Amino acid sequence: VPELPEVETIARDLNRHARGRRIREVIIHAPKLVVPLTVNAFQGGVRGKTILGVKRRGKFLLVSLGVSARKPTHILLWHMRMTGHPLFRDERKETPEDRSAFADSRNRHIRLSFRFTDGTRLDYSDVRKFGTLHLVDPDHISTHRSLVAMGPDALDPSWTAEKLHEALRKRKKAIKVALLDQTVIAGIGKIYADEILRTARLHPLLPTRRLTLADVRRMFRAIRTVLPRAVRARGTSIDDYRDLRGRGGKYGNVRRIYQRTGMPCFRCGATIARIVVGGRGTHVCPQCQRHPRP
DNA sequence: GTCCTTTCCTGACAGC
DNA sequence: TGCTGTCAGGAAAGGA
Repeated sequence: VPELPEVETIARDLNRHARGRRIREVIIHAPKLVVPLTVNAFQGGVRGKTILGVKRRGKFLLVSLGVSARKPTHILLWHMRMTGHPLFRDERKETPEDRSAFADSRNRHIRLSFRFTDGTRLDYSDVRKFGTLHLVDPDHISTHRSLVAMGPDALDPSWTAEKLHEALRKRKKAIKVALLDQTVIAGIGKIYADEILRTARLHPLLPTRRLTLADVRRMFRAIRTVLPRAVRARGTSIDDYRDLRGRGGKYGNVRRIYQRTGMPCFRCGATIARIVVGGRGTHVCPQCQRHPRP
């Protein structure tokens, strides 16, 4: 699941490997990925364009496309949802290790492929085909439906614990549901929500309005600890996520609670439980994450 | 406006 | 063995 650390890793790697390359053609095997555009309209929009640069907002990739290096003509607004990840391939330079990584089952569901003029390509693997690729006019990108309601990025330097406290005070939802709500905070998904709440010692079912400013400050610090650490580890690959070369990130090796059901808590030794919060599987230490009192 | 439910899709897995 | 049914979930859409 590409969350902030995974999308950040992809954006950085794309700037290194794909920036400056010109798209000769895009091959689309799953037409629904580019809805509302038709396959022809999408192909016409990207054909001949050069990748000028890649940014991240929340879990979205923003790929600037243009004919000259100056002003983009289109922004490719790309969301990978559950199982999507791009793979950069240069078959002339691939080692046997590279080829074995690309042969991994997680990397073999190619739904779309950007072919560059120099013979390299960017494949997009997405088992469940939930991903979306929208072509947006650069002048309208900030008012695009997917971005206009988006809350502050979880790593936005101007965002503070006090602002988060204010946003949470008026809501009634469980804190884990709020962490996953991209209009409250952008970039967090199920893996890092569980890791953050464990680090902050908060129970996922706590209603947000019951959090004190001290609770929110602790959670804010956890966000600013866990996410950068996961960026440095190049993400988590317990599920489908792989990097541009088809390889896994290392945060799964140092995670504290996600997918550790039945195993002992690293802090208190109690058995990690799995509960359901807002319809999503959730990992919690019943002893050291404070349980909401009725 | 917030909150809740449904939809999309495939692979993994349980049960018979 | 081979079939059938269930489950997982990010975000958007539609309804309360």
